[in-house]
Amino acid sequence: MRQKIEIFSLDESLGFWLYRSHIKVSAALRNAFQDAGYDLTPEQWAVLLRLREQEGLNQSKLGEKTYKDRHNITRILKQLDKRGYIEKHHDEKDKRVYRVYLAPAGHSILKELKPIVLKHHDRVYKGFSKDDLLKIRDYLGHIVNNLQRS
Amino acid sequence: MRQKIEIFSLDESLGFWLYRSHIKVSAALRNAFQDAGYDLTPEQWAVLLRLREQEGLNQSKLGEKTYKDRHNITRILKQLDKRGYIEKHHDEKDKRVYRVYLAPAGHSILKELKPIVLKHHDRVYKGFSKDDLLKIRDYLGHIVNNLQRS
DNA sequence: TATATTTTGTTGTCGTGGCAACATATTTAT
DNA sequence: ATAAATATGTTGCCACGACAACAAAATATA
Repeated sequence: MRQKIEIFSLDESLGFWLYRSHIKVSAALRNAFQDAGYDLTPEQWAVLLRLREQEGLNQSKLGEKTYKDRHNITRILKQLDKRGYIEKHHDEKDKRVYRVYLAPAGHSILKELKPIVLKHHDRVYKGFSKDDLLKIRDYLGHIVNNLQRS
Repeated sequence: MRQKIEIFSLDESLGFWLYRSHIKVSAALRNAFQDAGYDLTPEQWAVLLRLREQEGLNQSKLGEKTYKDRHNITRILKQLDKRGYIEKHHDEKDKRVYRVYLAPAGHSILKELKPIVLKHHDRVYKGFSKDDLLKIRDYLGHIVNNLQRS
């Protein structure tokens, strides 16, 4: 029988380590962008990456696929639109819906930032084998799964 | 020689999984507090836990130990103060400094929320052995270490 | 001792996450 | 066909992370 795990200190808490590592990684990416002269947040970057994989999504779907609620995706798209990286087109059939596409500048910045992101990954992944990375993703996926609302 | 790891998709990116899992775990704890009728954020909880370990810290130290900057710790303490969970006392010798202590209500809520937090942990840690948890913390610690500014 | 520098904490702004309310448009039910 | 329910996107508020500017107090330096 599996023993019960009882943790009640901050430094032992997994949630706190997730907080720490997320904040660190996120800040490092933001700073890498800034050092290279780009004014882009990691969240905006994530949305651009998702759009690269699949353009023409509506905002809700795009939000789902980046794990952001409708409100947040609206605001992030507003930022990306202001910077000229995306385009929003009304759906012909459903007038509620916007279809989101990468603008030319969006394609450009994806290319331009690629080496910066790869260098950032080199830094984050230092000392990890490919197998380690798979294991971590597996662990994190397990955690996410544990918290799915039934 | 270690092979180079090149990742350029969102779902393979470790940073994105850290984001997802952090958000999930954090939301689950917040909801657990709310469902139990407590209006407390995970960040406020973290500060209370830290204070339980060591009272009388000044705000800067407390910020360091919870990985929040001075501004954020000021605001979080403001919330905790408003709720009556902490007390700030001016340092006798150094009039710039506040020493932060748990108020009686702070001790109380730590006790009251303990079962809720443990239940939350049960949920998050489901399917993990103690050894798994140590490994994850080790991995996350490694990531944090990789990003220390030299 | 007088001035400059550093430290501590506050206030402000912006971007984002969580939540609620809302308008508009579509779909479903009657 | 009309009304009710649902879906999409927006605006509002609050809390928090990142960053800059600031005042007050302590420390270092001249």
